[in-house]
Amino acid sequence: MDIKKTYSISELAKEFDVTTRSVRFYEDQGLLHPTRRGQTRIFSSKDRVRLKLILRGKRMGFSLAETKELFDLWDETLSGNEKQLLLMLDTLARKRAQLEQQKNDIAQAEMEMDTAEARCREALAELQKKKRQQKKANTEEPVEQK
Amino acid sequence: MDIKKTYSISELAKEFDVTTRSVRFYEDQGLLHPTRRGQTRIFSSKDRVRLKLILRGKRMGFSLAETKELFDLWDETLSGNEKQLLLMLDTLARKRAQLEQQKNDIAQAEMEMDTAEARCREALAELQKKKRQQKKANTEEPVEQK
DNA sequence: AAAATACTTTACGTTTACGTAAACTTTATC
DNA sequence: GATAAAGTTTACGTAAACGTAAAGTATTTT
Repeated sequence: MDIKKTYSISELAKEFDVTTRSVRFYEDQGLLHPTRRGQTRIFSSKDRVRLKLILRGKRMGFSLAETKELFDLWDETLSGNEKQLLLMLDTLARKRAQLEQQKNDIAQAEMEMDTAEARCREALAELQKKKRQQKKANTEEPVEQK
Repeated sequence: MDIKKTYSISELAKEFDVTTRSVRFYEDQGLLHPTRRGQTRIFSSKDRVRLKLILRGKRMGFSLAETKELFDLWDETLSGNEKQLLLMLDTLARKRAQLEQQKNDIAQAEMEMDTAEARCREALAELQKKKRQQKKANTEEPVEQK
């Protein structure tokens, strides 16, 4: 149950912060299927959902082609023949494996960022200490003025 | 403490399942810094680690340019001036936010894959049921032979 | 009705991340 | 010492994902 039934190209572009060029490109590549009123594109809430999925896919490092494959596969799956259903299950399994890999990668990256941050903070603390010592030295033995 | 001290280009390529072309490209882009013996590249274990990081970055959707920025930043950070250290901390924070977004994306995707899989299995179960009914009908009322 | 705004198609340009081929040198093997 | 194997540079080619400009149409606002 979405708020609205149809959207213009600029509405969608604004909402998801992409250019209209991109939206048209996604249609061109067969990822979106707006209807037309005259020449003008009219996007359904299904298109809106798909755009959201496209962008999430991109953030996850999926190509448009990969995302399109999933869309097409899902559409065919809905038609309901057994072979398609099994193929879909298989694809889902492979995607899950991919996500597992990504989660591992992220976990690794986070750990390394932890140690990197720790080193930074240590180095900063060292610098601060030196600064304080410098200051102290200055007060104890004032600098000569010219 | 790595196993070996130096590596040839093909050793690295084989280990990480990339082409030598890619490795040379990464060097060209300033991501790797092998030394030379004559013309031949000699990669250190530091290069090896970096190659691993490059590839993980790719899986996580990072461009080579982004990864190079991090490498360069880290190298400068080691030199230890305060501004660099603070810049590094800032960058780390931004990367963390990025990883959070990715984790959310992955979690969402997993949920949707759960429901997609459930639907598939339901549809399959439906098909199986129909098949069984068909079979039963066949045994109760045998098919006419010509 | 004139002007501004939103939308359209067509088409060439750009960046990224390599692939691929050619022509050459160095090192290892028989 | 011939030949195969591994490495090198140079350079053109390519797919993906748009950017950008041109030139036209449709709609809305003043």
